[in-house]
Parts: sequence; C-alpha cells; structure tokens
Amino acid sequence: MVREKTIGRLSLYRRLLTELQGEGPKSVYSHQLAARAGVSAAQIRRDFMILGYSGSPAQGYEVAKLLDSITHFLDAPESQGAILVGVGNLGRALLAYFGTGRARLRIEAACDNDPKKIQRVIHGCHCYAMVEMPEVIRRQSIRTAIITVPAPEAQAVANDLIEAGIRGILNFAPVRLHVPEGVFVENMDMAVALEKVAFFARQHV
Amino acid sequence: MVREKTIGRLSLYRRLLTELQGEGPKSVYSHQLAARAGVSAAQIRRDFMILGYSGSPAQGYEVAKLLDSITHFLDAPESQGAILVGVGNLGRALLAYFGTGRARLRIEAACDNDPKKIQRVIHGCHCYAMVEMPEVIRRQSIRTAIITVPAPEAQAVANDLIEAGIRGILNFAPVRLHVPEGVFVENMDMAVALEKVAFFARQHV
DNA sequence: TAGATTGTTAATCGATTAACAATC
DNA sequence: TAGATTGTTAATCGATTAACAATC
Repeated sequence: MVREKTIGRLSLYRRLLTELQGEGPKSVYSHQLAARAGVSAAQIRRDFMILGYSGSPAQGYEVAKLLDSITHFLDAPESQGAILVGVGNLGRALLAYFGTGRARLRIEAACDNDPKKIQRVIHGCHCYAMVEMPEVIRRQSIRTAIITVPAPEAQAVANDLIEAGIRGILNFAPVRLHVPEGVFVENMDMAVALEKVAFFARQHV
Repeated sequence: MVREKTIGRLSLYRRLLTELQGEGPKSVYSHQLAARAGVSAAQIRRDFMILGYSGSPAQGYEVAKLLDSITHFLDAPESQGAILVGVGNLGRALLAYFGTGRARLRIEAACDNDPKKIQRVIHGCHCYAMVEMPEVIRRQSIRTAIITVPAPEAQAVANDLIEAGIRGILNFAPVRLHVPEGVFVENMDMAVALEKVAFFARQHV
C-alpha cells in the first residue's frame, strides 16, 4: 500500500519537474530537486524507488523519463474528471483555478440547487441541478468530487455522492465527513489552517 | 514545543465544542468528542493535557471550561488580524469565507496591484495598493498573511511580507516558499490535494 | 461498591533520515 | 582512477495507540 504523503510529494515533484523542463536541463540530481521541493534528497530517492525508473550515479535522473514514470504511476490510463458540488464563492474560485488547463484533472461538471446557476456555464463548466447529480456521475463515470457546500449540507451531499459512485472527496466544508470504508476524504479546512498559522506566527517572536 | 498537528486538532475541537454547546449538553466525554472529530479518545485526552484543565471521571469535561481553556491556549491576548495578498477569484472567495463572522480571525486588510481593486471595499475588506502593504502591516501590527497571488509572484510577495513583519503565512500559491528560520508557512496546495484524492479514488475499487 | 472515565506512561507504529556499498 | 550520486537497508525520530492505576 502506497502512503498518502508519498502521493502528495510525487504530485509536487511532477509540477516542479515540468517547470524545470521548461528551463532547459535534461537531467536532475536528487539534491537539486530537494532544494526546490523543500524535502531531503534521501526522501526523494526513496520516493522514486516505487516508480520503477532508476537514475544513474553519473547523470542523476532524466527529467523526461522521470515525468513519464510519475505520470504513469499517478494518473489513470483513461483521463479522469471530477465533479464540484456547491457553486458559491469558493466553488466558483475553484472552477476558475482548475479550469486554467494547467491542472491535470478537469472539473467536468458542477452542481448547485440555486435556479439562477442551474443550466448555466460557469468558468467553462456546466452547472447541473442537484437532482441530476447521480446521473451525471454515472454517465461520465466520475469518481472524484469536490465539496464546497455550506457545512450543514456537507454530510448529506457526501452521502449522495458516495451512493452515486464517488470514491474520493476533496472536502472544503468545515465538517468531518463520516464515510464508509473504501472512500477517501481529504479535508481542506481553511479556518483550522489559518488559526494554526496565526498561532505559530505568535510563537516565533 | 507544541506540535503542529496538536494545534490543528485543538482548533477543530473548539469548533466542534461550540457546535455542541448550541445543542445543550454542559459536559462531554472524550469518546463523544472523538466520534465527532474522527480522532481517538486517547488522542483527545492526550491533547487536553497541555491545556491545564482537567475533566473528571464522573462528568467528563465541562464544555464551557474546555472552550475557555482552548481559547486561552490558542488565541492571542489581544485580537489578531490577518492580511490577504492577491484579490483574484480565490482571494475574493476567502474574503467572503472569513468575513462571515463565524471565523475567529478577521482579515483586516487586502492588497492587490490591480487599479480597479485598489481603494475599494471587497466583501467588507479594504483593498490597498501593494506599495502600501508594509505600512498597513506595521500600523495594524499584523503578523499573519494569506497569499493568493499567482505562483510566479508568490516568493517576492512572501519576501516583502516577512520584511514588513509577517511571521506566519497561509500559502495558496502552488510554490514552496523559501522563508527564513522563525517564519511559519502552511501550504494549501489544491492541485496536489485534488490529485491525491483522484489517485486514492482509483485505488479503492 | 461497581463501572466508567480520567491522566499519564509504556508500547507500538510509521515515517524520515543517516549511512554505505554499488555504480557510473 | 577519484569523486559524486544512486538504490537500499539500518537507525532514528516522532506521533499514535494501548494500557492501567487513580478517580469520581
């Protein structure tokens, strides 16, 4: 079983390597990537072990081959889409953010229950009514969802999503979701994050 | 030295306890809070040890006293504000999110270099020009910042913020910031988070 | 008392780092 | 070769959980 943190780092390495590729160099040493990623060189070499691609002591790692290996490891064979539920301020911001094309994962559909939003295209993404959600998920075989609804609605939305076949949730609502075994939830709790930052800002004189 | 994760959990407990208080009960057992927080009861008892408030085997923890202890531990004696840099889609969404009053920490000022935004009030928050930033930070003695500028600008913005006295940064730009010792950075890397979710959504059949 | 929960230590678990022979 | 880097194991570090006497 691959660990959560490793996957996060691989995703980060991929972005850094893509940037690096634009700058010219064909190969890279672990310590060079380490400096950019804010991670130890040993950690990086260790992470790369699971990719099945080896570097050489002389040249380090070939950027292109490394990128291929990471992509092969991280991405689905077929392209994979996500659905966003809750087209409020934050939801719209995320549609704009992931709609830029930089992102590897496309948000293929959005849902809301505000009649003013339903059947409109917002930041390039079609907004469906909540009742249409299960059908959209099944039709486009979506497995990943982003929850940006208000806290009191989040659990109900999560239940419906899982019922419709979603197996991974990026949750922006400030609630801990209860989900069955086999469903992965990543919480982006911005209030907690900001309080943490404020706390440590105060510690460091 | 208190650990990062502990602070995050305490912040979460506080929110859950505030909700609980609204529902009536005067006291709570560790295992009840555990169920809501998605954390083990032992972990919770361990976290509470640092607060200096003890529960009783008979009644558990008094909700009101527990809240007081957490607030005393987490919050600054004087109220503390934050500054947000980069009033794009995400920046505006965060101004709306933290402007609702639910949040304990107020965003007291925003900055951007778009003339259309400067000197306007956005979601209740005044937007200053970037050149005014250091003065605003010093005048209002702000120590916490939120970065929502595009990736290429993030490091330069961070440097200016730190120069002006910021000691904690909540970073939404997809870059690892290089900061001197004594400055705390929390990265909210949404692209990495979504890729992680998509990966594990695929694992769990 | 009997039973459940607390505070706290010891044991476990997992993740990171250090180290080093093998390699180019 | 000499020197630096790789893949990989062993050692370290830290965080979580289990356990249990003390308490109500």
